[in-house]
Amino acid sequence: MTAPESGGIQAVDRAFDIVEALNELDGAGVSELANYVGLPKSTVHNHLSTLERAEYVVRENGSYRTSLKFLQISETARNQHELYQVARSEVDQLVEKTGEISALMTEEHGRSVFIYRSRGPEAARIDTCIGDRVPIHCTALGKAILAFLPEERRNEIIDRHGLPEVTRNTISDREVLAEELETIREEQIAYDDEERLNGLRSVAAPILDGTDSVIGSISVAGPTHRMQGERFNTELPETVLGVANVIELNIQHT
Amino acid sequence: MTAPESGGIQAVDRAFDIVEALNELDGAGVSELANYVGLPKSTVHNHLSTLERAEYVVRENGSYRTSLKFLQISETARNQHELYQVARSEVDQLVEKTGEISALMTEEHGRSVFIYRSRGPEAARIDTCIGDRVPIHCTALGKAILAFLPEERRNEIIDRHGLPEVTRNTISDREVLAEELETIREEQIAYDDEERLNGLRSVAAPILDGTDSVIGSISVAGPTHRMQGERFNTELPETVLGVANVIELNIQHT
DNA sequence: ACAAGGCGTTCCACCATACTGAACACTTAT
DNA sequence: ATAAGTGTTCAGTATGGTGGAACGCCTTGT
Repeated sequence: MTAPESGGIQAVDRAFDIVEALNELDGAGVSELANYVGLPKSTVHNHLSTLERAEYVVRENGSYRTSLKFLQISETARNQHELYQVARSEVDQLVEKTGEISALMTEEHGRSVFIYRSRGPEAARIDTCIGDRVPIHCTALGKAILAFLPEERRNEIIDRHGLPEVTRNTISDREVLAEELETIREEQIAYDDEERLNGLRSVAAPILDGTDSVIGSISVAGPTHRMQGERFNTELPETVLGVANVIELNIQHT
Repeated sequence: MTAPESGGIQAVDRAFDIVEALNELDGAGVSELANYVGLPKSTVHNHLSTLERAEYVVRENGSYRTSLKFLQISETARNQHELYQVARSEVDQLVEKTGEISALMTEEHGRSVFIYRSRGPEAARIDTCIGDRVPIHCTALGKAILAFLPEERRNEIIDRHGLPEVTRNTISDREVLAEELETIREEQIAYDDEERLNGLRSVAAPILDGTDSVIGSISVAGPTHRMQGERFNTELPETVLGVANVIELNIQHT
């Protein structure tokens, strides 16, 4: 549904629109798709044939689906992030230490992207999945990144995406956010108090590379009733910060 | 590098060629890419701009990379496979029971695709990754699938991809393969005796749906010295077969 | 059984548009 | 300073993507 924004190569834009539509519809036939993306059947058919020949799409019993070739692409794309390679096992350890959810995040095109996630058997079951893209201002992970981005880039992102109110606690005021980012820079720790999901609190720390620019962030998240007092304000922040530092060290001599 | 096969929409084929090239080069600049795919700089630039606008490509410090949007696509694509949803936890359990590597495979465009993989702390460290596509005749997982495909489709696949000799043990004779597939059908178990990787043996079972058509396979793999005698010929096959049956049952009432 | 509507597919003519090559800034190396 | 590399822009041309209509097939309803 990113249709209206044009300006590039039409055929390519349309191809990706079709891929996305296929995913949103959980697989579909030509007519259904054509109707969904608002293009003539023949055009859609032409695209599907091309995508199938290139093995990015599979047809099974009369219905088209996106293929697992995307899995291949995404795995190599993910492995190109040094952050993923280094921090993955640290996230797992964080889960063992805390029993909660831990996640790794990076920023792309002004939005937060979950690059890896792990959770203990007793941890909360939240909806977020790897690869999901969420507004950057409403998570601890996002704010940790935002705080350490160069100012111009930070403004650019906020201008482009705004500060939509996701829950009642979401910070949607620019001034308030600026202040909070200031404290995050001081403490190297960001909090999320049900700002994206009701009932979910989290603690995150930024991860900086050798040149002091943010390349991502790491967090621990859990249900509000377990995230309180000493644990929420002192213990978890210290643990997360420690792990973040370990990751930073590992990254610098690689 | 799938360039020569044409016949579809040129712009789309080229866009995906560029995406694949970006992955193979671990990120690249316009000129390097143009040279690699054999197209004029301006054309490549045009494609990259389009892909970046659509957020499938990211540029950072003068170099282009494939973005994690592919992660988003592939995650939903993978979740559309009922096999993945159901069998994932069974693979994990198989790892706990055996301490070896366990994997889940499906077939796409005549090749084997690893859909999920897990391994114990003491298990062999092999190169195969999720999303990888390998010839279908040289793994236990692939043969388990191949054996239960309709005959016409089986021939079609062999005609298209041949039977390349990957290791000294790979079955590259059509007759021999046909016989082995016959026994696989009888026993519901397939073996791989260093047919894809030297030193690696594995045992796999097909997974059939309600209508008796294969939708994938599941395996246990380990270093040859640990995969021998009773364990290799009786214990592991029984375990794998048991798990496969559990998965089949779970799939049928979903 | 036959019609009616659904589907995916094929065809072809037209004109939008993707491609190209050259010229343009710009940074980095010599 | 010069040169060689980079990414970017531009405009003309012919390529080839587009989309309407027609086709054949299978399913549905009566």
